[in-house]
Amino acid sequence: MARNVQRSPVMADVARLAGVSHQTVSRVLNDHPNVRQETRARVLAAIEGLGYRRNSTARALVTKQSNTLGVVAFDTTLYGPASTLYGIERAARDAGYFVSIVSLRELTSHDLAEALDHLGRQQVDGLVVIAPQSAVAVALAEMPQPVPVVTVEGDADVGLPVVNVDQRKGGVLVTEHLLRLGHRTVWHVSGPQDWLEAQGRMEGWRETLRAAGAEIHEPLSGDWSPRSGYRCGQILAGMPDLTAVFVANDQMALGVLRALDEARIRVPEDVSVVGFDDIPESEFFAPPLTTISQDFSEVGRKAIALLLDALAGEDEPVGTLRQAMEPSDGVREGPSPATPPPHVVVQPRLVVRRSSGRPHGS
Amino acid sequence: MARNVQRSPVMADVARLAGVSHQTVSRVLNDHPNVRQETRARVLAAIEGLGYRRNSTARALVTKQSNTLGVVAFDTTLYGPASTLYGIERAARDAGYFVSIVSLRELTSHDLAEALDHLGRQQVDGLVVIAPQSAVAVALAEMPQPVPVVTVEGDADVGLPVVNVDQRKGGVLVTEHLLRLGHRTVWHVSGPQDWLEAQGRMEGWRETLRAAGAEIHEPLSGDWSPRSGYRCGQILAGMPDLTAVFVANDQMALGVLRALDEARIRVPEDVSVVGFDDIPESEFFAPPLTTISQDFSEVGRKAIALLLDALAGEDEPVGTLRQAMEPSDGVREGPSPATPPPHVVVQPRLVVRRSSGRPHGS
DNA sequence: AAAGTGCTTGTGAGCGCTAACAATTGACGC
DNA sequence: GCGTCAATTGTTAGCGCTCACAAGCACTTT
Repeated sequence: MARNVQRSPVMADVARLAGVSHQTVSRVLNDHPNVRQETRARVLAAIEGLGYRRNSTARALVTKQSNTLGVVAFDTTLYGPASTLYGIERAARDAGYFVSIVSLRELTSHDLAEALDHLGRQQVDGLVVIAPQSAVAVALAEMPQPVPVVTVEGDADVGLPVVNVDQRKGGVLVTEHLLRLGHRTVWHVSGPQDWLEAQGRMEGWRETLRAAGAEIHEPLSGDWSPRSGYRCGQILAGMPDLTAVFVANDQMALGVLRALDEARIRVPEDVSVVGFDDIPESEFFAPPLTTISQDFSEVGRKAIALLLDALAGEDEPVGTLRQAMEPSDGVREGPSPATPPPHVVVQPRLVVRRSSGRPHGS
Repeated sequence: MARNVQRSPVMADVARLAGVSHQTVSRVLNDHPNVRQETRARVLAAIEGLGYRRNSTARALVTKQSNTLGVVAFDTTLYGPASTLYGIERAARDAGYFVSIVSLRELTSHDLAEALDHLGRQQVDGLVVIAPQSAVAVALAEMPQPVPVVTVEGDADVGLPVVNVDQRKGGVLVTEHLLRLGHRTVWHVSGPQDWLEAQGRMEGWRETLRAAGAEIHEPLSGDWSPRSGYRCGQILAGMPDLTAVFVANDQMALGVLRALDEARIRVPEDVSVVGFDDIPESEFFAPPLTTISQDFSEVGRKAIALLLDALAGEDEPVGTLRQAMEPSDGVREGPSPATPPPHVVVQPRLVVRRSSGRPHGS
């Protein structure tokens, strides 16, 4: 009587229509080898006919794999994280995974724990954490990880797999570029000191100056925002020997440009300014900004590649490699401790535009 | 013998420890009223003790609710969509939902169908689609929707619930602002014509000019990028009677500013420029940009609120309201056709900065 | 005293799928 | 003819949870 309610077909419906058992349907769906060609065709026809789609929940229940990857991101309204997220999402989807995302506005250990808990409830198969602050990377390393984790822009020393752009190298490229133009030294507006990216960029800058025997001025520090760059720019505008500034990101560089402009300091005639990130806007700043381009999408793709590797390696050893090769020690998870966690580095690239030039009289 | 394998506790384990049946554990977890206080406490203690966490997959299998909302977004590297996404994600998580995301680089009907298919496999409970192009909104309306859908920046006329910013109003605010400053007319650099946002902004502009009896110049059209704005700016720089431009987004406005600067046209002394979006950078453009601020996060929150409403309304009528109130017609889903789909509008706000001013001689 | 009431708890079935095992078939060799 | 083998298919038992229902109990009501 109440049978006319439209409910989506299940495996048994397909099986009935194809004249086989539900298990055979399952075999066809999972590409099992031992199914006769003709049977397979009949099953596929039935699937097509009914518009059947496998219930992934039921499948997840028995296989204990959700086919979902979790992503913990931080301030996805910024260009860099947003681009990375896009790369991650794309790569994961291409690999047949769903992507569940948690974005944090604040990057505290508490919020991170909450985010991991949230994703844990969903039984994600693996996790990508964008962990640009050293404290976060450490906190993450200390949390129990029931699933493989890959960090992005994280700390390579905490023992988790990591994919990042060589920030230090970026700082080197910028500083060498400016020194080569003839500047005696280069000032620096850094990002927040607890950010690994800020640290790396500053290191590259400092070491290049040191290697060149150039004077090293105390860096100014901003919070990545144009406003903080503006404030630093106002300070820099008062420095008599200022000829070149390396600003740790493009947004702050915009603020610096604005402050210099207000102080009637011309760029690049009086002062050269170089940024970092190559956001789409920077080519149209006044003047167009010399900066460092990072392939964020590539970072996202690499992160997923690493995670998929870890996922594949996780299944395999059980009962085969592991038991055969480690006869006594059954406690330790993952590859042997002799193998360090993978660390993938993406190279940055200097993009020279009009904001950098030779200093006066050279 | 092989019982020492560490597996996470299940409901039965909790039940055993608490000395109750698994069903009572379930009741405690689901806040069922009829559980004795003392029993509840014992169960909670057992849960705590074992570190038990409910298996959401098993729960989803029987309740047929995945507790996951799907989001289809477009170009999340842009500030607007990224902010909206953040608002959506936050609101959904606060409501206890997981968020599964698919971001499209291209906004074709095919990619959209693929995205919906992807999310459908995951059995999402509801869907938020950021559908800024008219064609997409139409395509979406024509696709079968097994779950409630809310569109963001979509077409209110296609019959789906929609949340958007009053773009037309934004165009009106800008144009009125410029006319009030004394400009005889306002030029327009619009976004891509198939974008609803571009259409709305242009409409507001055109109608305000018409109402004021001002001359209406053929608008130029860009693709939202700074580069396209730059090209339009070069054309505008050649217009003899140019005193004011309304550019449909801040990124293009940046390009326009650059082109005008190169043509030695001063802003705002010679020409006023107004943008749209209020991206964080715009306050530090040269000069700081007058623009329209949109509360993207609010849009995201409203979208989720609408979706949750729809979700709540979906369960309820079964067997109660529906059957009681519609005795004969059991085919049509949702509320009666007399109720139009909800349409939530968020108001934009004019932010006056230095790029707009009085024209020469007024 | 029998029946009814409301609260609390337990029992059994089953969501849709996969994994392990069992059963069937035909081919082959002796 | 019979055993052996591989290929193919079916049968059964869960995965961990919720739902419907029943059962037990202390009180009331007639």
